[in-house]
Amino acid sequence: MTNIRHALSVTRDADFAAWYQDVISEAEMAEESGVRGCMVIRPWGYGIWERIQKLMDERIKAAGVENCYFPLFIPLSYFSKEAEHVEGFAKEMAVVTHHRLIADGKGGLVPDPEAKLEEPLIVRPTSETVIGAAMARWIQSWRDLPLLTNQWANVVRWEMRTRMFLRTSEFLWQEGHTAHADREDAMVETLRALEMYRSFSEECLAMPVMAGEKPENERFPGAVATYSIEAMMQDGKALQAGTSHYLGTSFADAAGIRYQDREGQQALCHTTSWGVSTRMIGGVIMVHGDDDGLRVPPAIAPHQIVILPMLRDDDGDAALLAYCEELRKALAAQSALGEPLRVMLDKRPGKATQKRWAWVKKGVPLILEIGGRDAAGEQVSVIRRDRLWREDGKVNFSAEARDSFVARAAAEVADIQHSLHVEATARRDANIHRGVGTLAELTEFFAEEKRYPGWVELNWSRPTGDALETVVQQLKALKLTIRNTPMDSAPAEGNCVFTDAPAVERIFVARAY
RNA sequence: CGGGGAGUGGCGCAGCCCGGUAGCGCGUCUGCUUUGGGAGCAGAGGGUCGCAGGUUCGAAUCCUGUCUCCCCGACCA
Repeated sequence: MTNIRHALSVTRDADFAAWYQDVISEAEMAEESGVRGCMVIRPWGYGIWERIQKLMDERIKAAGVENCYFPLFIPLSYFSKEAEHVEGFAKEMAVVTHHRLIADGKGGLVPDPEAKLEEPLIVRPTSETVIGAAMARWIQSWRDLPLLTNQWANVVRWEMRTRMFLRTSEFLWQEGHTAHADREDAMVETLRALEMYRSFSEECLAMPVMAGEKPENERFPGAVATYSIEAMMQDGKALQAGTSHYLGTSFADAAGIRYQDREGQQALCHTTSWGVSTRMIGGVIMVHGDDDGLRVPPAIAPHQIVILPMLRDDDGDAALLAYCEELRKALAAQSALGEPLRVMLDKRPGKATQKRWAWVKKGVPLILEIGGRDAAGEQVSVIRRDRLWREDGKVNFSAEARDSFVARAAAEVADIQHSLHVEATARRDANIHRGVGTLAELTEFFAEEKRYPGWVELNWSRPTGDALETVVQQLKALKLTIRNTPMDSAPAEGNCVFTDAPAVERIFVARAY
């Protein structure tokens, strides 16, 4: 439709990176803070995060995991106990070295040299070490296991290049940390968390993902095995949207997490950790957003329905508002997706048309514009965000009897959730390519610049060590990374694309955020 | 952290090369008209030009430093 006047000034097709930032800005989700790599999360963005928190927290608790809170600061000595862990994080750490400021004599303030800390504190980039120290105190006996904890927190990683929601210096997340008697029990928990993330992503975010194991070179520092869920963005790139790690006994060894088993012997615990972050919001934007802004899946929408009275600043307004308030109550009494409908009556002064475009950009699933004629005729005018435009390029209003709409509103909301998932899944599946058998074919496939053709699923022999490093470098030359080996990876037929040895499994290869 | 670009009313930009009263569009406010689908006309308000030094009679403009953002790279649970 060439005659559509979209709500955003940049289209996905013209400049995906600029479009992404425009959505965040125009939907008033977040903005710059003036602090390098850190963002201010505005009410609409934070409201979406609160929905994610609520739904994820229910699932975490349902698995018997209890919430705790651990300190923001971690003594450097805690952190240095696990060598690989240090290696992986040392380069991106914020460090606290002083506890007082003094005047510098030029009107400014500097750290007081007299107030230098005996031992520097790091601002947590993740909490394995400090939680491990607590676990060592809490666990004495096999009766104390498994120990299942989680915390909702902020963490800091001093990333070189940041992008709102996708990679910020400070971000919000949950981190689950568990300790188990043996490998088997820890692996069950690792995979339970992975499945929790997979189903959450599909059901709540309407975001299809591939759950699988990361290759050796992409493992969390110190982990024995790392699993991820990977989502495909509309530009064909992959986004790691959640991870779950089996940590073996190395963190337990470093922190002294031991228990006395049934035979009276001391044994090391097997630990896990798993997390999802505000990065998920970036994924939602790039999976569901369109040229008119965000489209929020109803399950995580702060408001699922917004009612916009067409106020005219005259005597008729009171009656119109009364009609809208009655409508709001009737809708809020319904339930969709297992919860009461979240309905907002936008009474702010201003033209309904202007407010409409603001809500379109925020991606509210259903917008009801109610004028005097609707009120008089017991009608509603409905805009469904995921079907915004008509064939003729006009906004797709549909008028309907009030009672009829109220009766089916919950089903409509659920249908939007379903529709977004179907649309995203179809796009993802259409952009996963199979049948690439050689490195030359892979090179050819990704030859085009800027917009990416999606992911390639290919056979490989699961090389390790130097052989894996060679593969990683070959892929790097094509700006590609191995995303994961899908959980349902059937034994692959044929040979490895890289080593020509017999293939043992399949992997996804893609450009990634 | 390397290369490139940028920071000027709420937002988007021009002005800078070649120093001399800080401008435009959108939005905001007021009034009138209009208004069932992103209104029109008229008027008004709003800016220590990212920050700190320097050069100069005079700096948005020239010089130095610094902070922040964007793009490419390196890095990246």
